Amino acid sequence: MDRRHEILLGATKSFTLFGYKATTIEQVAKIANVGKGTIYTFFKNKEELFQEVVFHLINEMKHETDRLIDTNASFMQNAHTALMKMLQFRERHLLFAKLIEEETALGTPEVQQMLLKIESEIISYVSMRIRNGIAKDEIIECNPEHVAFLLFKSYLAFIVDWQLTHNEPLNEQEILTLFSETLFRGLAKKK
Amino acid sequence: MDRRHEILLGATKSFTLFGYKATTIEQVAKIANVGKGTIYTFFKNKEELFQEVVFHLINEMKHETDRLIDTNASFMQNAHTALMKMLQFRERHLLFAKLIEEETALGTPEVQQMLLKIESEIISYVSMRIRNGIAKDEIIECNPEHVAFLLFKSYLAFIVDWQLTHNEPLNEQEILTLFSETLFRGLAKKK
DNA sequence: AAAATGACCAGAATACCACATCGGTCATCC
DNA sequence: GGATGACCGATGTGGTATTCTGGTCATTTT
Repeated sequence: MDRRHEILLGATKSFTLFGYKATTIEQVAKIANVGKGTIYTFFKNKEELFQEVVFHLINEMKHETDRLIDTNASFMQNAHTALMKMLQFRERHLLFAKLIEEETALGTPEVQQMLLKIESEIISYVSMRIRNGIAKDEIIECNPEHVAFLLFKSYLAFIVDWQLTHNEPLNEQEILTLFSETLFRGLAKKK
Repeated sequence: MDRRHEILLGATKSFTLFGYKATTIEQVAKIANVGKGTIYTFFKNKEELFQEVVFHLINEMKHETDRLIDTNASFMQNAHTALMKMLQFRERHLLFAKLIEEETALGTPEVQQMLLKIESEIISYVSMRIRNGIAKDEIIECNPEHVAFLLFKSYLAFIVDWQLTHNEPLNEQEILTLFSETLFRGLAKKK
């Protein structure tokens, strides 16, 4: 029974359920079935534990996406597939959703910082993909960082903000169609 | 000397400078050079005064845009012009900027509600313009509300969020180029 | 001996209460 | 009769007493 792993699992569960601030180390210890002190033999402090949890999730997402990208397929197809994957894994983003909620509701500084870090991770990943697309002459010349920022914020707008003003969340197909028909379509190089 | 107008002017100034909560009725009375009680002969309460101020600004923006729209020009040209106008008038949005700041910092319920109202006003205006474009066969078939939402949120992302992660704000030309080359380009019907 | 544990501590967060401030009214004044 | 500001009740603020929580470490367990 890997104690370190148990702790990570428990921490993920607790952060997802209660957010950063409301998660106590004692809580995590209880979920992971270890003593409080044990946590500190594997992680320097609460913040480091938090970082490990988040980066684990981000890496999972990146690898998942990498696995799906088909170098032979067109940029539009790949973008479509990747976006679909992200949408299907909304559940797994529950942690991120909780963090965004905590950020807007309480403004916890550690969470704020972490969200910026997550944003920058994702944007630089997407930028890289866009730069690839440009190099392969599949998408128009553009500023990759700007476009990545636009894509990221648009995605968030539909996943997070939409619910705030509309009672029904947009379903995956609608979001996918919208992105494909406007953003991806605008980016694709006309041949 | 139009007392009602003086009050509106003073209120606009104060809300822009201090936000909703930090603006006191006495403050507004002082700026407008009237007695406190006088405000209540023209406005039912603080919230109504706030609404009048905001709707006055929204209507100004709508008329400004209407004036610029050229029914003979293409959708892309009009979108470009309208966006440029909005960008040039960032200063006038100072009130909106202040409200967004107050919303994220304090979460004042009246402000939150008002921002939702502003959002819905703008989105329904943009939706209308998009529906026009579709009817005139200038832009692709799409869900006007979804696209309007996307445009609005993207605009805000670059005006408000960009500064949070990048020290230099994006200049107008860059935003304009980005929108034209991706979103507007994607929406335009290929002929 | 090495790893795990939970009682313990200091500092941060919360709850509470006395007090000040502000939105809104209304008797008075011009 | 419209404008005014002293006044009122309710809401918000600041300062303090108390609780809670992250992190340590002497003791226990394996």
